[in-house]
Amino acid sequence: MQTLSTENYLKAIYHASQSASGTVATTSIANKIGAKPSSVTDMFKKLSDQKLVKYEKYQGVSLTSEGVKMALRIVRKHRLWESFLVSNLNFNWDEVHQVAEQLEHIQSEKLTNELERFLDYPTHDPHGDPIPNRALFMKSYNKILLTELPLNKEGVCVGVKDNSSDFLRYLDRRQIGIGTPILVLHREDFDQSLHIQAGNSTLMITQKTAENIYIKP
Amino acid sequence: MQTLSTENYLKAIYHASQSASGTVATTSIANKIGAKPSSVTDMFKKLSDQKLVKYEKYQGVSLTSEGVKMALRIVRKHRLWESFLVSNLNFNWDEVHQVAEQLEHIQSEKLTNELERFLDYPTHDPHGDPIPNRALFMKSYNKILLTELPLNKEGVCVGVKDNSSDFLRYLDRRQIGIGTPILVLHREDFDQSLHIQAGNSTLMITQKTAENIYIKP
DNA sequence: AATATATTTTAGACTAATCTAAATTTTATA
DNA sequence: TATAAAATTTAGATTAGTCTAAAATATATT
Repeated sequence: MQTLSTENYLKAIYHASQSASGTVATTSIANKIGAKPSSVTDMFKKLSDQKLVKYEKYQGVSLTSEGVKMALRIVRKHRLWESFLVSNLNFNWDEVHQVAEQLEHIQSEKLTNELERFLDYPTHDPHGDPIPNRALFMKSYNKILLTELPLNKEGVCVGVKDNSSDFLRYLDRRQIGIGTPILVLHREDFDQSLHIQAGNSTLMITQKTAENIYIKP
Repeated sequence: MQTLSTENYLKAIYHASQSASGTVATTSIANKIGAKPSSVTDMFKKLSDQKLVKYEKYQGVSLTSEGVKMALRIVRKHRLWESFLVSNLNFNWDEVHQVAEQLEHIQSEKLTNELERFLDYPTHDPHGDPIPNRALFMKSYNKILLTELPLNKEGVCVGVKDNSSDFLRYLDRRQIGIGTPILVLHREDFDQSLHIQAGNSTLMITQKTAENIYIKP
């Protein structure tokens, strides 16, 4: 049985190893968790004792297969709860994260599995991230960043990289969301900004915005 | 902002002061919480510093009005979640308590209020206990124990005193639940056991059972 | 390659919540 | 009412998770 704190570390390590490959550095976890590097070192040792991570002094950590399982169980709950909040409790996609951070720690297999059934076995959460199924397996479509979508090739927004409230509300105002059809009309060489058609409207977005939107071509 | 532990103490004190009137004793809380009396004393001091209880050495505690509010907020969440688990997630009424004990600590007013709306503003949980509304007000019907129901007077089961899994499953097997019409056919003087009609079937129940069933006459 | 900088770890301390054992106070009983 | 028993509190220790400051190691730069 894990504590709240160890669960948060496992999840942070999992997410960190998704983006960067190889081992995960002490400081990167410290930043994610909001703790000092010395505290992180302590926790790495604890997780290592429990065989949830592979840890070598000064070399960072990587999750063992048991650690990955544990992390995926938390990710599964997090994403199921986010889906529930949006589908049934009138939450907007920018409001769910903080609450799901709490709900993901509730321990009850029956609860998780029944929630999944209640939601009719969703495969993706409100941000387009894949939801691990009961066997902890998840399938993500092959997606690209909007910056990589060729000119005049039709694509659909299937996710976002930045989950911050600011970014999500910005997309709301531009009427861009999961499922919105997107076409790149023009790419400005000067600053890499894009003229796009999103749904019915045409608009301009910066490179920074484009590299936080996932597209299925 | 309270910790998990202080929330559990507040709830325990609230429930204890419901049954017994006057102040609540250290040992009674120790038993409920599953902690040593010395730990309870420490916590009483902390809660007293926060003005959530009135505490005098060797004299037990009572909740302040702020303490009552805090306790009711937790009770509200607990009972809403129990309702959700039974109504939507296929939980039986004997399975909900343990999970609700975790869910009651989730902090999000929006979540609580939206859950209440989703459930269509339920007034009672699956065990017949009243659910405080958003203003923390709850109305319980005037109910009596089954032991007090006069012979041949029609009543309805509206709640249970003992919430243990064992008792609830026993009632399931006897097909007694919230809403079941009950009639006392005979009261045995020897051991106070009752012959009752519950729904369509007649059956015998012990005094101990009868004094854990609430009836609206 | 030597040195400076950044990262990571160690050592020792702190807080919240708990415990045990001993001391104190209250309550019950003879 | 004096004494025994029960309840409660105090004192001091423990554990998990955190911190700061100093030491050790790795990485980058000249």
